[in-house]
Amino acid sequence: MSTINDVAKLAEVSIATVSRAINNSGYVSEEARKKIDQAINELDYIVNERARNLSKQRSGIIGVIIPDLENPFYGKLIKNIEIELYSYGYKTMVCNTIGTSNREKEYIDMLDRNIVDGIITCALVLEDYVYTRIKKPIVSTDHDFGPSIPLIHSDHRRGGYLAAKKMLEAGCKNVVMVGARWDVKTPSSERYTEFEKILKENKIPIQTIYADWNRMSYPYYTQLMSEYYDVLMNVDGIFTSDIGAIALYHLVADQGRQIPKDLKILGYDGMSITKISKPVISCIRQDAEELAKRCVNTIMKLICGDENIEYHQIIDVTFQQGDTL
Amino acid sequence: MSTINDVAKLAEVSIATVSRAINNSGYVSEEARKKIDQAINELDYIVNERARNLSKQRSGIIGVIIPDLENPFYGKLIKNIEIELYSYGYKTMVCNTIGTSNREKEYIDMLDRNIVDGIITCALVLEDYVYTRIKKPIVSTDHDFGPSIPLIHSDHRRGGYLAAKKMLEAGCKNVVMVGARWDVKTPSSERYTEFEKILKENKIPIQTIYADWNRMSYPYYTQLMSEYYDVLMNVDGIFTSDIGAIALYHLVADQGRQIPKDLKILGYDGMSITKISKPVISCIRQDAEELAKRCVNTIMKLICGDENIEYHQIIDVTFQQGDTL
DNA sequence: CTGAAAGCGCTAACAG
DNA sequence: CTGTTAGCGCTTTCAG
Repeated sequence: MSTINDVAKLAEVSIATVSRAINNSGYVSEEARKKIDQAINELDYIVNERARNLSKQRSGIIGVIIPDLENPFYGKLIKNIEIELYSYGYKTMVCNTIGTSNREKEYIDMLDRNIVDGIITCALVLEDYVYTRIKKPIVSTDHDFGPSIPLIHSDHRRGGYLAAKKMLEAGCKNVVMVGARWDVKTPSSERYTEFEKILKENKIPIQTIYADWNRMSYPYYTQLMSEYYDVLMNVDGIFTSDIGAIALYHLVADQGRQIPKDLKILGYDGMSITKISKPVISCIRQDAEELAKRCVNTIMKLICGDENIEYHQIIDVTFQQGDTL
Repeated sequence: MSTINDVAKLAEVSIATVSRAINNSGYVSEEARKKIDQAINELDYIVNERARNLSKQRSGIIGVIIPDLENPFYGKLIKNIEIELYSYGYKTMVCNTIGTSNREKEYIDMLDRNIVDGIITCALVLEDYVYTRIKKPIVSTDHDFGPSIPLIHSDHRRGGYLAAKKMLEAGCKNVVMVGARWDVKTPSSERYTEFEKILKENKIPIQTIYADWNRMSYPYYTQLMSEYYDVLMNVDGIFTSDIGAIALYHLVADQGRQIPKDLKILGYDGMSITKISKPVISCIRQDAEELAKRCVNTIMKLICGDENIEYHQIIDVTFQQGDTL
């Protein structure tokens, strides 16, 4: 592997000139440039980013921390984040926490260790101070770390509102919510508080079933739904996640209850499986593309020292009609 | 941010001693170690990986090139690759090619630019020589680059065999295969050639519908299936991907044809959506965990210069019973 | 327009 | 057991 030194020697100029030439910074005479180009070609020279990065004190990499890449919502989100970062010339490092705090911690530490230039986090088992003590670029989705860390999330409150309205319009009289614990208040949990509020205002009895916040697999939801089978059999409306909705459907479909006549099911997220699913799941849809764009745009501003940052960005959600409500 | 210099100064030793201490390499007296630990604590010193990596000529990062992270199969694969790499102390960089060759090319170039220490590739729009000219660690899944690049893939031939056997056992008399073009021979395409072979041996008429190899979204398959509606309505067995199977089911379900009585559907991959799906899709399942393990294990050997490498590894597939065959 | 030289922060002989 | 020193390969002043 040839270095900038070899190029300089062959082109009979100094390494400083070569550096200027390959970076298009500062003046380089036509003659010098020609000789350098030729030398580069001859030697198959490619710049060593490792050295460049040490010198420039950057890495060109952003870490994205998520709970579980196997969950299609995060797959979609990361895909879009990667596409956005790529357009800014940045690379994407993925960090699955799979629910364990030490993995999350170690990935956060990458900032201090100068492995990444910034972090977009979607996961959080950790205490806030682990994040807030770091003074490098962090953008958070769905967890409020206070005014120092930009927070970007879907308009979950409106999501809860839309969900409640749809249930009411559909004539539900007795509903249940199934989802991650929301005793800890996060933007994400507002979907439930708002949903509950609207229903209570309309005198509709409502029950809740809590799920572990970091478990979102289909088998888990199937098991959870089974445990509460009796409860679920006696209501006429259920508000849960996409995965929960599908799991639930399978559970009740064979019991002779008509969907949506006897029971309305409403999912949340709007992942593509809701459309693939038969029946198509009615749900509240988050805009993963827009979320990705905003996260990346914001972390880029943080890195560039751009002052013009919105520290709280809320992305619209929409109702997506399906066959279950 | 403090450096090794600051620590050395505060601990009143040389930077070499500090380096030895933090790396546990070479001898360091108890006394020195104590002073160093104290200095590290006092200064909140954290090693700068950027500098360390330049010095050690490594990056600790593996790039994983895939067509589309939104596809659940790749989501699952990458998740498992990340978990494996993490256990070796390596980080994972994701590279979505989304079917475009320049993105794939640029990510391959990361090897030459010393951004990553190795690449696991699942994508390939590019000519072979782009890969083969590189003499750094590359592991391929599903594309044979010749003897210099380890190839790891599912036993697709057996997958095709199992699929054919199941169709025959189920009494199919007229079948169609729907999948990525397999005129270019890859390990992955053997599922089709083997399937076809067995069926022909049994005098079963078989038709084929080609899909773009790098498009695997649900909408695409739905559209594709619609185009060939007439064909699909006149067969009694269909072998396709998981996504194709689900798309197909939706298309025919409303037409009064009984599944699996009138029509058997068999998917391929065995992603979790096949289980979530209603009906549960019968399919041939790839072992993503094992694939991930082998890929990572092999690239680690390549990096360490371990001679003991299997250059062609084939992972078992299994039939997964569902409701559609 | 160009080159010398001082870093970036760490590792690894090598001599003591 | 420890310190000196020479890199790793590139960027960036600062004189000229």
